[in-house]
Amino acid sequence: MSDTKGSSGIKEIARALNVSIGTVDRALHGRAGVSEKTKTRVLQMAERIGYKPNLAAQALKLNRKLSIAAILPKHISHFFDPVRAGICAAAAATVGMQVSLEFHEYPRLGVGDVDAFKRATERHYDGIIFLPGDTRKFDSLIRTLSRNGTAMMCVGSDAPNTDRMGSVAAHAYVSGAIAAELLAMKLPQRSTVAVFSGDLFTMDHAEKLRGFAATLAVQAPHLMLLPALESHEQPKQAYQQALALMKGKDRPQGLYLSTANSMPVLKALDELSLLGKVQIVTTDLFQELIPLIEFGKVMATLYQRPYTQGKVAFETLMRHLRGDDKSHPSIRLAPHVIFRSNLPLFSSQIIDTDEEEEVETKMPKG
Amino acid sequence: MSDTKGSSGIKEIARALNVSIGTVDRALHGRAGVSEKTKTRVLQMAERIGYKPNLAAQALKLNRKLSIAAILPKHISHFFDPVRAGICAAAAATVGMQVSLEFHEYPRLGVGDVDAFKRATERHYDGIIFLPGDTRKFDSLIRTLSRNGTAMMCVGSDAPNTDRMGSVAAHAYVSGAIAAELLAMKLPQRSTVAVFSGDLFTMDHAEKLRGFAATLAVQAPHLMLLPALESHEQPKQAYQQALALMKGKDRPQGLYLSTANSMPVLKALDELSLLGKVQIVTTDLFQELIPLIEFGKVMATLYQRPYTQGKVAFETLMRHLRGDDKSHPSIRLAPHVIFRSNLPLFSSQIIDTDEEEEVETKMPKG
DNA sequence: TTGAAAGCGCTACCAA
DNA sequence: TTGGTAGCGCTTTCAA
Repeated sequence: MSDTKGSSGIKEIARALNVSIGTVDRALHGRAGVSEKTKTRVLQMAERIGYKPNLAAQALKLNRKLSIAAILPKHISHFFDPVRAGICAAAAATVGMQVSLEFHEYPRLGVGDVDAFKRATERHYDGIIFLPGDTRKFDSLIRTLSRNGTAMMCVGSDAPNTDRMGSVAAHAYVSGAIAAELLAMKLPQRSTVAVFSGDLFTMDHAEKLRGFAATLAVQAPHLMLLPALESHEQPKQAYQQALALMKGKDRPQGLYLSTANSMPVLKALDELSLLGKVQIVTTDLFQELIPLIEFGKVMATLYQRPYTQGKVAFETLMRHLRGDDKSHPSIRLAPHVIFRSNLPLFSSQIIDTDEEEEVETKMPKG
Repeated sequence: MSDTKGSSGIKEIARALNVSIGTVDRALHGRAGVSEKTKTRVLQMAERIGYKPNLAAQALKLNRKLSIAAILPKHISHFFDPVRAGICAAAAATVGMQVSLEFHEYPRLGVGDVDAFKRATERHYDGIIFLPGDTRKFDSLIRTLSRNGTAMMCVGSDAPNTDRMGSVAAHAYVSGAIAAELLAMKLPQRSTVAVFSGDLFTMDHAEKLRGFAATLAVQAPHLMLLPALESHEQPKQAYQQALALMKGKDRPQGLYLSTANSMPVLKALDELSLLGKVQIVTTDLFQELIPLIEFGKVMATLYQRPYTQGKVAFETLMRHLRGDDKSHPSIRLAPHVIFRSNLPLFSSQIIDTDEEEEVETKMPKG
């Protein structure tokens, strides 16, 4: 038994001390215009009666307005749609702040992204949630908007060494490490493995490769890693690379597909009748992947929890704009490892993005 | 670009329609005393100008008070402490509701639990968060308190077929299923496996066993399951059972320790020099388990996310008491599968339970 | 240094 | 069926 979060209130304190509520307010907030003596008296009394400010009243009075934008690609909708949904959900749950939320879309990373940012600059948003792509292009954009007074919140990847407000992403290094450990489980013999990546200039992708390689070296030295293949999110290119790789002389027995662009690779393997013979760990979860996991063609996928990413990104941004948190947090979610056995917990959410973190089900009848 | 959550307000609508704000309020809330005609006019206008109620003002006016209690065992603190922390965190984040939160503790399931409930009955809480143990004892307690007007929220397990308000727990069936799939990965040959359980009259424990057995049957028919061992959370008993089992003639090559009471079993295996030779999947995460995972003695543990359970339980209870949700939700969290490679993401939180869901780190230098 | 009072947007009550 | 208004707990401004 402990912790009684009492009610009381500012005027409770005022009455007990025979001062006005104005004085109490000034004392509590360390504002000017209170004698040191009354201030301590107020603070003590507040402590004593367990004063907790009424956040609703505070919010009502302060009545702040915030304009937020989310600038995200249309492409890879199985990832960014839930991100958007998470942002929406968090925005809807906001209390005591009038938030105007606008979504901007551009076709894909590298196509229309700069334009979208240009447009956003003119609108002078209080905060922007966005996916940082290639450092060489984005870093200056971020700086410009930050200078402009906009809090820049990264989601899905990070842009360190900029003045972005913060970032939320799946822990990329650990994702790579898990992939390595999983492949090692299924490949106890001396074998060769390969990584399909997107663009090693994107922070997130480079980190995954690092985690993968580092973990192989320590936990599975019997596995040899081939040079990483960059497909730049081009399906065609990934497909060609996969065909070439699997037809080549040192065909890997294990694959880590570290981006969402995994279907072309899986298609190539299917055509070569290699699905099920090669151990595969993928990234994200989408409709086409479900049967492959169900039938054991893909041993596991690393789910980056896009809904939660969006939700947390928005919440963190709000906390920052409310002034509660002046730090620049790098939040890294633990990816979920999805196997055949826990797939049902996640696959239902692909249709119904409403809940993500929690799954609501009837228990299977025993 | 879409979705502009505008500001406006109730009097905006009133002015536009030349009616009083009282009328608008009645129309918006479907209260009696408005003609059908004005009602539709108001609703349309609200839609048109994108009316969003100011939740702070609403909360301030309504000014509801709620008293909540959490009645949880002291034992298995590595699980229930984070549950309590999650409850606290959710309570602290509450806006627009004066919540008084009280914690009650009893030694362990079966010891002092009934007394704790008795005491709680007298206090007439609006809601109680608790761990449902043995059905035969708890069901009537739950019913009594529910009749009494208290919303009964289960955490950690469930009590179906009662009028509990809802439940939050890790998905037990899926936990068992994952354990089976993991063991099958490491045991490709014909082998024997065993499950250590707590009490099969506890819903959660029975479900884990069901999931495990069902998954073995379908995905790994080459693994033979020995009869489940119930240790009733008694360390001594678990230790003895483990010794007997591992010295017996059909010694299993794989173990699923489905409760927090896993250390005695691991100790027994250690003494028999079997650690590392037998594949083991455990449950929960605590200090002593960390090195065992790090050194590969335990292949994986299924983390039931106690902090999130507490947080979600409280949030769900609040939503119910606010009247937003009249359903009786059974929320099942996806357990996290923790291997050596993603252990660091979780082990840091054992000391610092502040954040659980999100991990905040500096990226490892590349 | 302090007190008094207006008013944030909403709900609820009373009067018309 | 409607309009008017008090007041939720707090911040802030103006006056003392």
